[in-house]
Formats: sequence, structure tokens, C-alpha cells
Amino acid sequence: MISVLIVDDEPLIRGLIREHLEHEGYVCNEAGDGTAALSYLESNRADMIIMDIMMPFMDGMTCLREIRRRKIETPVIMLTARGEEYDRIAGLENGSDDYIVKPFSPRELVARVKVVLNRTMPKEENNEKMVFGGLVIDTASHTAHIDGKEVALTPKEFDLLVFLASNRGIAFSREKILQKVWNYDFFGEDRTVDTHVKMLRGHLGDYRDLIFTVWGVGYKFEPGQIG
Amino acid sequence: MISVLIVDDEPLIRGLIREHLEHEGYVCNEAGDGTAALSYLESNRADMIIMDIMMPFMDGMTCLREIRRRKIETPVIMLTARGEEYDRIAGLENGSDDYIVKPFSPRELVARVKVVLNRTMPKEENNEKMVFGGLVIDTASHTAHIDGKEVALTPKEFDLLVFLASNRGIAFSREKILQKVWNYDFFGEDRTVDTHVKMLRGHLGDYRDLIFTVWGVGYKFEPGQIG
DNA sequence: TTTTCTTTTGAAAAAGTTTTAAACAATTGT
DNA sequence: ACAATTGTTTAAAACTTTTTCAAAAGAAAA
Repeated sequence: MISVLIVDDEPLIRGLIREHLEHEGYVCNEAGDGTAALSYLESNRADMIIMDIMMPFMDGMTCLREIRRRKIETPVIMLTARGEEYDRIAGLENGSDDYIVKPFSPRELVARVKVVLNRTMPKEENNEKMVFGGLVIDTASHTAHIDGKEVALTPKEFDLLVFLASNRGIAFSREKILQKVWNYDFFGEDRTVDTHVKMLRGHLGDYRDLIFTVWGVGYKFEPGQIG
Repeated sequence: MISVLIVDDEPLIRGLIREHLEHEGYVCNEAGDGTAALSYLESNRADMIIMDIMMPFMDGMTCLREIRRRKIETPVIMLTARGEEYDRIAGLENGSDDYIVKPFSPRELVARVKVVLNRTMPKEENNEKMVFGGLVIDTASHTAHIDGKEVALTPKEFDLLVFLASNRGIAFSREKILQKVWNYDFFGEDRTVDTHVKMLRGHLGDYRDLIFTVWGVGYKFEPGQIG
């Protein structure tokens, strides 16, 4: 879960930004001015701050300076109106990671947020191959091989396999699987998992028993079962 | 390892530039004024110099002139404050490779450094020929041949092919491809990638299946697929 | 400038995937 | 053995993603 703090005095703009970021799966919080932002940050964490420069009480520049003085390293994207004291705004001096000139397209906003987050939150890429006897799962190429031959899995099947395989030996309830493999805001039926397990087992051929039904609980991946 | 010399009298600015360049994998050194820069260059090599114009003791212009007089060919990006129009022009005529008007965004800085380095440092990896059966991609001459016959690719098609081919086996999302193959500042549609993939496949003829659609994910280049 | 080629976009068609509901089978507890 | 509960299978409907196409916008060349 990636949380973004939106700091702007105009609720309309805040709403607009929130809408587009939430659409991309970010969790948003809002502050109406610099003071509010600072007090929010005292007791809350944020992965990213989007802040307008022109705000009452405490403007964005002052706020950003204060944030950095407090040794909060959260990346900040500043919003500036075209022609607005452009000079001081974009400067490196203030320690912002990027800036966006208003008016901006939602697409640009989202893209910049992603680029900055990519730069600041390098995720450990799990490019490891998982090997279970003749079953090889490669997350980089998004493929699974059985005894050297590629097996065609649908995206959900692959995700499900990767989830279970990377938590081998642990039994998960259908509900938990839905939460983890599907989005956390997916409100589907438990039977959905069953269906995908069936399909996956079908594709796994001789290795179908790697996915173990735990009665009254759910499913687990158990490498010991080969043979 | 690419080394950058940062010349500015303000330690804060130096630090911020350093931070962003180091994040991109460059190795940074600092000098507080022109004199220090020159004495550094006497005994050290640099692949790139970023220098402020306004500095005590020896200003950036004088320093740049002296650097070139000493036959040091290292590319130089000058930093100029807004309004120093004269200096900008003079700087370019005096042998600087680019200039950035302060204040600037980190994004702009990094992008310009990359552009200048690309222009001035021919990379070894770029002189490689990639061979996949009858498909030969030559990044040096910017050409692709199929079974000995040159195929006409548009610039974007070629870039896309090179990117995918040099990361063979790895599945990329359209978004990732846009970020990598298109500019830093391109905020286009995912469909754009699809269209270019289609065109590229069309041009690849019998080798069209080298570019593999990974359902629900994106595309990958898979050399194993040649019939 | 005009022409030509490349790039981008949006919309519709095609291909493929996911979900649901309902019928069926297996397991457990009494 | 029976009822209750839990898991499996099936197939069709709903949904997504990818491909294709055509036209508009943008660059580069003539």
C-alpha cells in the first residue's frame, strides 16, 4: 500500500488528484495547508507528497523547507501555476523531487508520481527462478516449465501459482488467497479460487498434487508431494 | 563507471546535484570554485563537468575557457541564473555542451546529463551486434537485417526492438516499455506500444514471433521461438 | 511551403480470461 | 448409514486484454 499526501488549499483540486491516484491504487490523504500537512506528518507516514506552492497560512515552499529540516525524506512533487514565481519554485535548493506546472493532465500527474516513486522506492525484484523438481517457475519471463516444456498458464493461474509456491507449506483460506492474489478490494466468491485451482492443477499435469487441498481450510503448496 | 565533477560555490546545491546523479549511478566529485576545479582536473579524469557560472575567485566562464585551452575535451554543462541571457549564449560559443537555467528540476538535470553523455561517450555496448538466427541487429549502424537483407525500421521501431532484444526473456509491461523506450517525459497511451509492436512484427516477417505477447502483462522478446 | 513519412490516438473487432451458479462428488461427524 | 458440510466440476455469461484499423497530429524532407 502506497500512501500519498495531497496538500492544496482547493478541495476541488485535491479531489481531482485523489481521484486519479486512487484509480491507480494509491491511498490518498489530504491537507488544506502547510500547517495541516506538517501536523499530519508528525504522526503519519507518507510515501509521497504532492504539494501546491500557493497556500494560505503556510505556503508550499516554507512547508517543504520545514519538512526537510525535520529530516523527513519523503519525495515531494510541487504544483506550480504557470508563470507563478517560477524562479524559486523548481529550484533544487528547496529539495523537491519534481514539479508539475498547473494546469496539468491527470496522465502527466500519474506518470510523474510513478517515475519519482520508482526512483525513490526501488523494490527488490524477485527475479529468482523457483524450482520444484521438474517444475520451474520464472517470474521475470512470466513462464512455468514442466520437465523442460513450457506450460501455458493464464495470468491469474500464474499469479496463483507464484503466490502459493512462494509460500510453500503454508495453508491459506480461499478468502486469504483472494485478498493476496486478487486485489484487496475484490469482493468475489470463494468458488472463484476453486475454479482457478482446478485449472492450474489441470495445467500442472503430473505435478497437480503440489497444490494440496487442506480440508476445512483452503489450499497449500507442498513440494514434498512430488512422485 | 562514469565520473561527474560538480563545480559550484554553494555546498547545498552541490549536494543536491550529487544526490540525484548518484542515484542514477554516476560517481560525483565536487569543487567549490574554478581554481579548485582546474587543479582537480590536473590529476583526475572526469567524464562530465557541471559548473555554475557565478562563482568567487574564478567564475565559470573563465574556468571553461581555461579548461578548453588546456585541451581537456570533457563535456561541460553550465548552470546559469535566469536573466543571464548573455552568458548562456557566450557559454555555448565558448565550448560548453549544454546549459541549464537555475532553478531547474532534478528531472531536467538528469535528463540533460544523459543526453550530453550519450552524444559524447560512445558506449561499448552500443557497438554490439545482436544475432538471433537470421535476424541481426546492429546498434552501431542502426540497422537490422533479416537473412542478409536490410529491413527498414522507423526510429521508434528500432529502439523498441533493441530494448526488447537486449532484455530477452524478460516480460515488460507497456508502461515500463513507455518509460524505457520513449522519453522520460512522454505521457502517452499504452496503445502506442501495441501499434509499434504491430508495425515491428510486420517488418520482422518470419521472425515476427520473436516478440511475444504475455497476456495480462505486456511483451517480451523470446529467441527460443524461432521456427 | 508542400509533401512525405512517422508517431499517436481512439474505436471496434477479435481473442482470451475470469466469474458465477448450479449440479455433482467427497469427507466428516453422529 | 445418513445428514451436514466442504470441495470439485462444468459450461455459459460477463468481462478484459490485445489486435487491428483508420484517421489525425506531428516531424522531417523536398
